[in-house]
Amino acid sequence: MSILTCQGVYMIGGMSLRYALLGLLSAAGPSSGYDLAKLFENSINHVWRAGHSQIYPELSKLHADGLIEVEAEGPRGRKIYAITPQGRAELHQWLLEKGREGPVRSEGALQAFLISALPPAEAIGVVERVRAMFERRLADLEARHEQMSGGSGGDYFGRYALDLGLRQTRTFLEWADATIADLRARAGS
Amino acid sequence: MSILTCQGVYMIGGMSLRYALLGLLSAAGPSSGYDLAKLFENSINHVWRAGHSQIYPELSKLHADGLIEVEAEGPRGRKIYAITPQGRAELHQWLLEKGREGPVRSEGALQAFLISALPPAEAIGVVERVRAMFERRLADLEARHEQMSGGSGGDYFGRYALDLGLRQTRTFLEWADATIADLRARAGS
DNA sequence: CGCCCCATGTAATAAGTTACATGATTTT
DNA sequence: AAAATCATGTAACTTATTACATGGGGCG
Repeated sequence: MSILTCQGVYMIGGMSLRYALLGLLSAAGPSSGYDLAKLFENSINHVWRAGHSQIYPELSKLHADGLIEVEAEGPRGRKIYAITPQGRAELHQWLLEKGREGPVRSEGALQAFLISALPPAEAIGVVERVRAMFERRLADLEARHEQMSGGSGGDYFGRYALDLGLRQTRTFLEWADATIADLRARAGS
Repeated sequence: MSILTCQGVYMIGGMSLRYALLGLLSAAGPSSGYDLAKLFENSINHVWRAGHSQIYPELSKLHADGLIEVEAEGPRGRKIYAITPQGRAELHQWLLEKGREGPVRSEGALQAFLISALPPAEAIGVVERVRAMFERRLADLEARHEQMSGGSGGDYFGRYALDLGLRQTRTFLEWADATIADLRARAGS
C-alpha cells in the first residue's frame, strides 16, 4: 500500500515557490536558475524568499512535470528555462483558485506582538530597532521604484508588488511611531 | 564525529515559534499546550501560525531546556506550563538582539506580485478575490478590537499587534482598490 | 449512552535554510 | 595570475503541515 502524495493527492496549500518561479518565467521571459535566484533577490524578495539551493531542485521538478522546458544552453552549463503552455495554465489555475488563505509569516510583526511581554521602557528600544530596519527597507524600495519608473513606459515588472511593498512599509513606520508614542506615555506615567 | 547543532552551534535565525510561545506564556500567564494553541489561533494568527502538532513538541523542548516548567497538572493529562526566569531572559535577549531581518512570507502579496503575469482583464478578478479575503480579515480584526477595548482598562494583550494588523489590512485594501482601478484603465485602453 | 469538546501526542511528508562542494569565464 | 562573478548542484538539518491516533470528561 503506497500513499499517493503531492501530484496525486493532497497538497492544496503550499507550492508557492513553484508558482513564484512560473510567474517569474512568465513575466520576465526565459531565464536560467541563476537569473531566477537574482530576480528573486531583487524583486520578489520582500514578499517571498528563496535561495538557489531551493530554486535549482524545484526547477528540476518543474521540468520533470513539463511545466517548463530548457529553451537553450549557455556557457558553463547554463540552462535557460522557458515556461510551457501547461505551465502557464497551471499558474493561471493557481491564481484563479479560491478559498486559499495561505501562510502569513512576518518576524517583524511577531516581535511587534511580543513587546506586550516587555516593560514599556525596554519595549521602546525594540520598536525603535525594528523601525530602523523598515526605514532601510523603505529606502531600498523607493530607490527601486525610482529606477523602474525612470525606465521605459509604464509597464514594468512587479509594479503592483512594489507599490504594495511601499505602502506596507510606510504603514509599518506609522505604526511604529504611534506605538513608540504610546509606550512613552505609559513609561512616563 | 558529531556535528553540534542548534543549542551548540548555528541557528541564529529561526526559532520564532519558540519565542512566540515564551511570549504568550509571559503575557498570558501559565497555560496548557491546548490553551496556547487556542491563543495562537485567535491572537497571533495573523502574524505567525502554528498548529498543536508543532506546539506540543516545542513545549517539550522548552521544558527540557529549562525555559518553562510544569506548574500544575489538570484533569485529562492537562499540563500547565509557566515561563521560568531563564525563559524570560532568553525572550528578552531575542527581542533585543539586532541584525535580525527574519523571514517574510505572504502568499497574498505573492499573488499580488504574480498578477503581472496575467492579462489585465483576468488580473482584476484575482485582485478582487484577494481583496475580499482581506475584507473578511478586516472585519474579524475589527470585531476583536471592539471586544478587547470593550474589556477592562487599556492594557489588553496583543494590543500593538492588533493595531498593526488593522493598519496593514486597511493598507492592503487601499492597494487593491488602486490596483483594480489601474488594471481597469489598462484593460479599457 | 452518545456526542461534543478537551487534551495530548506521533508519523509522514513537504518546505526552507545553511553549509559544503565544484568548476568555468570574465575582469582586473 | 589572481580575484570576482557566473553557474549549478548536494548534504544535513530545521521548521511547518497534514493526517493519524487515542482517550478523558461533561452534558443532554
